[in-house]
Amino acid sequence: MGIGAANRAPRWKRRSGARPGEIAEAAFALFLEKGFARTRIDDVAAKAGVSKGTIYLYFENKEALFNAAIDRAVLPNVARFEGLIDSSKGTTPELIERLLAMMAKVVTATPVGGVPKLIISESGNFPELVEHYRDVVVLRIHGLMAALIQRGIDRGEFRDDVDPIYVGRIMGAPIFLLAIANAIPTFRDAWKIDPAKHAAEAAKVILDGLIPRERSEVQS
Amino acid sequence: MGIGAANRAPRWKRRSGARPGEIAEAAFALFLEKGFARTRIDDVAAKAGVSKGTIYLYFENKEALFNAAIDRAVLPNVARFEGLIDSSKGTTPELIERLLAMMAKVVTATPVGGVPKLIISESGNFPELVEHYRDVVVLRIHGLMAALIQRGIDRGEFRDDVDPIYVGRIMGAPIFLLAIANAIPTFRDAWKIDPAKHAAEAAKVILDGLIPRERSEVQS
Amino acid sequence: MGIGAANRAPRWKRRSGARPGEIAEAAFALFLEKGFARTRIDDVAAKAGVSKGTIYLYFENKEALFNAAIDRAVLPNVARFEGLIDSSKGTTPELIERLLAMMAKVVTATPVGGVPKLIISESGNFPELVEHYRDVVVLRIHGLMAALIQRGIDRGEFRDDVDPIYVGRIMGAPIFLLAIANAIPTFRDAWKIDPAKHAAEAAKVILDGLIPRERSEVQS
Amino acid sequence: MGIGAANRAPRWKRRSGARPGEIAEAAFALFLEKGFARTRIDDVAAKAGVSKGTIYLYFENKEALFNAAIDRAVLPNVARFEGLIDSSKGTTPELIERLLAMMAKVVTATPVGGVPKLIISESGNFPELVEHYRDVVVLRIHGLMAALIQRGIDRGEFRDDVDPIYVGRIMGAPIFLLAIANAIPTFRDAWKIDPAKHAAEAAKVILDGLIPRERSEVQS
DNA sequence: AATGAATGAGTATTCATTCAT
DNA sequence: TATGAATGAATACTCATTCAT
Repeated sequence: MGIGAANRAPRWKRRSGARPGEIAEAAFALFLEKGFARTRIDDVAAKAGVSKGTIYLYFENKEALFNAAIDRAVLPNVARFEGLIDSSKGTTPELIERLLAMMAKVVTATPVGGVPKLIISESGNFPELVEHYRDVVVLRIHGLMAALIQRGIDRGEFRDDVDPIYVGRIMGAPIFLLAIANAIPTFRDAWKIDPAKHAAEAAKVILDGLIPRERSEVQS
Repeated sequence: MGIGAANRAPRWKRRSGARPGEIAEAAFALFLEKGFARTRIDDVAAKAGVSKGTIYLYFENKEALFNAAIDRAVLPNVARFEGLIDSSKGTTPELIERLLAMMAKVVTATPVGGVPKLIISESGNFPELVEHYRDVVVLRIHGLMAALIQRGIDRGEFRDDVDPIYVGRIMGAPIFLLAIANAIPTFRDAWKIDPAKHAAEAAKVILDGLIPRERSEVQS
Repeated sequence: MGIGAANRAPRWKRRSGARPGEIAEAAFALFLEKGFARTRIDDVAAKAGVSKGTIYLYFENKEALFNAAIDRAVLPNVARFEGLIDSSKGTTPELIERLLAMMAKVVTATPVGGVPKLIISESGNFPELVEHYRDVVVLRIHGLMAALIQRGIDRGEFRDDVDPIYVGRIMGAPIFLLAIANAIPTFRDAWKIDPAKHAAEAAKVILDGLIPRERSEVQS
Repeated sequence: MGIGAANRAPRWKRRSGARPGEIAEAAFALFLEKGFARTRIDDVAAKAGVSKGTIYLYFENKEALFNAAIDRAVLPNVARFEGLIDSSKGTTPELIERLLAMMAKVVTATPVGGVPKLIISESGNFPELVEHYRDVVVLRIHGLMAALIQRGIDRGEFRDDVDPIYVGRIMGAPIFLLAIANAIPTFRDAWKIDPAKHAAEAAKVILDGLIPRERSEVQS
């Protein structure tokens, strides 16, 4: 528009890369790192390699982008966990061991592990997001846990004097703790939790308890 | 954070008089309710019945107020937990049961239960606060847990093939989960967890495990 | 307005084809309804059934489109008013009555009645447009009015102690007021002016005045 | 906040001049000159000699400032017009002549003359403002006009076959036209209307009409 | 000719912090 | 001590315009 505009290089080029997926991916990384409020749309644009306006071409506003970014990262993982159970033929204790191990790995090795902390952080600002997350993620995972407990009870592998709902939640707690601790550098760096060991010890305790068995062969 | 941050004196040293206590108390309630960013100094001043300027008489800035408010609310409670163990003469399983029950009650019945969520929420903004909290609160609680496990091992009450550090953390996880869930209305209202039952089931699982005992008398 | 404005070609020279007409028509409706700033080029494109880019094929920019849209709607009407006089053979009072009635009808029954309000609204932003409108529309209409007054004076139908220019403007004022009021819903709906009655009363007052005639036959 | 802040002069000083009235006055001038959208809060602040934040101390938002600015300028004037009638003892034609002359002077010599144009300009954006203006200003003025006509009819000074409401509006139209023309430089500079003459000719036409009186003494 | 994805300048509003009183 | 009026930095969102296809 002003003087000198004529000899400026083309300001943009139709790039196949400017897709909502890439924007959501860039946004997800930034939201994880800085939270909602401190993530600037400009930064998302820069990281995604597009202009600010382009973001608004695909997402109605910052909040919509936030929701999309989380969904995109989380939803595929829940199905993985459910799949592990459905396809498995082992004993319930084996299933639980395997599930905890996998979850511990996912929440520490993939960005999705940062989601619980992110959701908690923003729960005050976005109650609807929390509801959504509760219904499509947490509820499914807890349902999965409870179903496993029930499976063990039904097959005579587990004691029958526990409440599967409560115990399912309790069984998931160590993974939740791991996810949170891993997402906060101050804790991650100080604790240096070994995810595999964490999962193994949790399975050990949950399945056999701390009080020693009379028969040595019961020990895992 | 910026230039000169390294040699800055601790920022949350409160000054003197009776006023700072009232201000910190008002601030704590608001920070719990709305988080750091959405709590306005004006609101704290109004709630504490002082003018905005007065707050700056006692606290260097909003962050110092935040730190002071949390310290004031949390520190007295940690000692209570430690006291439970020191003075007790019972078996370790009994101690654990009692500790979990008390913690479940505290995190659901007193405002301090909202602190973990608050710390997590603000962890990205205030790494120093998180360090402080980690060292004077979480570390002590996890130390307490680990010491209990070790006590059980030493007394022959617990199996000796577990890592007390890891298991201590795992044992605390259900309480942590309870505190977080209780602090987020979306979860609290949907789950309606009974704190006593939650603690009891957690103790049951942690001590005895899900796999049934051969001998019935081992059951708690 | 800026550098280089002086030697710029007229910006509202429309290019060619049938499309520009449809675009200008759609634009006119939207400009009337929402004003310049709140009319989005996207909306014009949608209403005209073309893409946004196409508009820029025919109009240099939004302002040129605005100018073209107004010209297209207004110019044909001025000629109609002038024609009324040229072809008429009646007495001057009759001509004035008829002209006012026709104008009142046009400004309330056709979209062009919204133009004066639109021009006034945007006068601060587009002084050049106002000049153009003043010269090709207002000046001609006021000239017409003044000519009518002069005709009446010359034919001995009107008193000769008035200034035709001033009185021409004054005679047009009620129509101007009617156009503005009609273009603003808040006034249109509250006043519900009957255009024919408005024109008739205006003619009555302007021709005979409020002070009663001694002789009844002088009354129109 | 950055380097160099320490040796900066005090950034502000409690000034008695920083009052809502002065802010509204500065805002009024700018709104008249540039309209609502193109008036920046920064400019208002600069013109009023305060900071941007101070404006929000006294006015909830830009729209509230707009309303306040207009009210402040307009309301006192309406009362003046009404006062002219109430206190007057002359004949109705004399009153009308005097009222038109005063109005013509006010709308051309004081900033309030710019308000009608401003209201029209923003009518699309602020229908509530228009309603307010219609009710507290226009309605009162038209009521005043209609009352005058009625007074003339009642006293036998005016013919009784006119509708005072319609004629009141028609009588106000030349003043309205004058206000608008005067507020738009393109018209003001081209027409150079003499307000006194405009008012006098309007009174002449409205009272006596264009058609000559039989009796010469009726002529003004 | 026609398209529509991409661009990026421009601005109201909030609220922590200061400091004259 | 205490006040509270004044400050000003920081950021989401819109939409006219461009230009590769």
